[in-house]
Parts: sequence; structure tokens; C-alpha cells
Amino acid sequence: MTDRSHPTAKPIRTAITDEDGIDFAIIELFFFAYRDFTSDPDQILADYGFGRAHHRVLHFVNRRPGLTVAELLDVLKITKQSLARVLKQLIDTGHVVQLQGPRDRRQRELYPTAKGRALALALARPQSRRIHAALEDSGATERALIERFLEAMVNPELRAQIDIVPAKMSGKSHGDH
Amino acid sequence: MTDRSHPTAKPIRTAITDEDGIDFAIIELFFFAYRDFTSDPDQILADYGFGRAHHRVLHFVNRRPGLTVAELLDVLKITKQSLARVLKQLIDTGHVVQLQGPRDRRQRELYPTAKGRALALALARPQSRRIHAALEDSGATERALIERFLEAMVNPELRAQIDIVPAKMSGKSHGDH
DNA sequence: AAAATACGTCAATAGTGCTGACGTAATTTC
DNA sequence: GAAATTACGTCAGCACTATTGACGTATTTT
Repeated sequence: MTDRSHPTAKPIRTAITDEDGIDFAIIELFFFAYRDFTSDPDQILADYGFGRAHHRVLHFVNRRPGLTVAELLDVLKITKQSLARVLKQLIDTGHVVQLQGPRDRRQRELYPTAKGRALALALARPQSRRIHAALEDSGATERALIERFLEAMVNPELRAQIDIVPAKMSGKSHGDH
Repeated sequence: MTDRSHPTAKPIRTAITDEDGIDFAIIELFFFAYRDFTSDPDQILADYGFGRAHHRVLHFVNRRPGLTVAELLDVLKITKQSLARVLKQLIDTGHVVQLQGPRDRRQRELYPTAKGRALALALARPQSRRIHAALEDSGATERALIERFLEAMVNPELRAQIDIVPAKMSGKSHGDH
């Protein structure tokens, strides 16, 4: 067939490579890695009729219990309307609850329920397993290096958001039973 | 308000942390890193009325000139119908051309045009800049470590696809200028 | 009292993905 | 040589996530 309805431009037959000074190897690896990284939880989410958006909300509500809707929007960098449906579903299914803000009663603080925490853990488990497998014969040094690299890939202005949850919680009570 | 239309379950007020044996730090970093990593090209694509799907197709057509539609589907792990619309647009806008397969004339080999190559490079440039910045005071050892980590994050069955384009092309002619 | 804020919601649209089905040309198999 | 299979294109319909704009309400700030 070789469609010639358009004034066909000449095909380039050589592959783009790193010689152009562009780091195609890592660009491509990052694509594959992230795709497979998200594929594990995606399968679990399908059972609940949830999507990746629900995962993200659930993750951050578990990571920063009590954050407000506005804070969540800021972290996810999506619009209020995009969040609305997803959040509503998570609340309706009993994974997340809203509490009136203590100082400002207009705010809704978001908290996971036991059900929501369990799902968040179930979703994170295969991802964590994958990470551990990828780091299997790596020491703490290598691990730190990976973390530094990933952090450096984030826009500088947004790095503040990342460190909101310290590696080790300093709070006293460590459970909710 | 504190909506109580549903039999509100108890909120959990403590943050999920790495103590559960789950690597939340890297999970979260990966999310932020990938989001910002894709945000640069997304802005450029918007000028063309293209989306992330166009970027992926353009990338792989440039990386593996002459791949067939079936091969592309296999790499991207999407369906024929999903690809159709995107590929058609890239062909109509003169970024990609189809050539009849040499051995099998049913196949369409996909090649970038000069225009398509230029766009692929323009899209990759900010991503590569970000990677270089993240690796600024890193040596070849660290770089290799990052690559190994990312590759290890990919499903083993799919790693074959990655190495189709070697780091250095062994072909003779090394450019199309 | 007026303005600004936090949130919820309605309506419309876009981009990307999906499944199922059908058609055509070319190749392979019997 | 006829039949089955393959590679690809396409049509129709659906789902999810995200977008923008607008409006309403409760609450806090000015």
C-alpha cells in the first residue's frame, strides 16, 4: 500500500542514539520502569472498580492523615473537580473519612479508616517487593543514591512536599488500636 | 459538616511509615519524579495538540526506525485501536511515514521524518537536561547504578525489548546529516 | 457588612485507553 | 489452488481521568 495520499517526506532510517547528547537510555528505562511499577497496584485496584487516581489519593491520605482537600490538591497537582469524584467514591466505600477542621471548620481533614489503611498497604506491598528485588544485592549506600537521584528529578519547588513525612515518625503513640 | 450519612468508621490518625516494612519513601519519590519528568514534554506537546501517547509513539519510532505496527503495539503494551488514532495523526502531520514491509508486504514499517526526528529530540532535550542535573556530581559508576536499578524495576520478561537499541550503534554510518 | 476562603457540585469537553466486530490484502498451510 | 491465518485499518461504543467554567454555601477574615 505505502500510502501516498500525503506528499510523503523522506524516512530517516537510522536510530536516534545517545550520541546526540541526549540520554535516551535512561529516558526509556524510566518509562518502562514506571509502567511496570504501576501495573501491580493497577490489577488490585481493578477488583475494587478503582483506578490509579484512587490509589494516589489513598496513598497520600495514609501518608499524611488529616491533610485537607486543598493540601491534597496541591500535592497531586490536579484540580478540585478531578479529585471530587474519586474522593467521593473513597468516602462512600468507607476507605476515607472526613472530619471537620479543628481551627477552621470550613476545612475537611481527610483520614484513612482501617479499611483504607489495609488497602493502601495491599497496594504498596507489590511495589515495595519490586523495589527490594531491584535493590537485592545493594547496600544502604546504593539505596541512598537511588533516593537522591529520584529526589533530584523532582522540581526543586516541590521538594518541600516530599519531606513532610520523615523517615521515622517522632510521634509517641505508634498505633491506633 | 462532618458528613455522617454513612456509618462513619474511626479515622486513623497516624501516618503509614516505612516501619511496616514497605518502602514508602521510594514509592512516593518515584511518583513525584515521574510526574515531573513527563511534565516537560507535556508542555511542548500541548502546542502541537498532541498528548503523551504521541510522545511514546514518536520516541520508539525514532529509537527503532522501521519497526512494524505489531512490534510497536508489543513495546507499548496497548491495543491496536488505541494506537490507531495517535499514529494516524502523526502520519497526517508528517512526523511519521509508513513504508511497505520488504519481505512481508502486509507489514507497515514506521519511520520518522526529519520533522518527526526534530520533535522527538525537542521532547527528549528537557528530560535529558533533568537527568543530567540529577546526576550532576555523579560519576559513571553512579550512573550505571541508576540504570541497573531502573532496568531491574522492569518486568523480567520485557527486559529483552529494552536492549534492542544498544548504547552505541554498531552500524557503520553514524548519522543522517 | 463585605470580601475572601474552603469546599461541594453541575455541566461540558478532551485525551487515552478498552472491547468487539468487520474488511482487505498478503502470506502460509494443506 | 483453495482455505486458513496474519497484519493492518477502521467503525462503533464505552470507561476513566483529567480539564475549565460557573454557581452555591458555610465560615472566616477584613
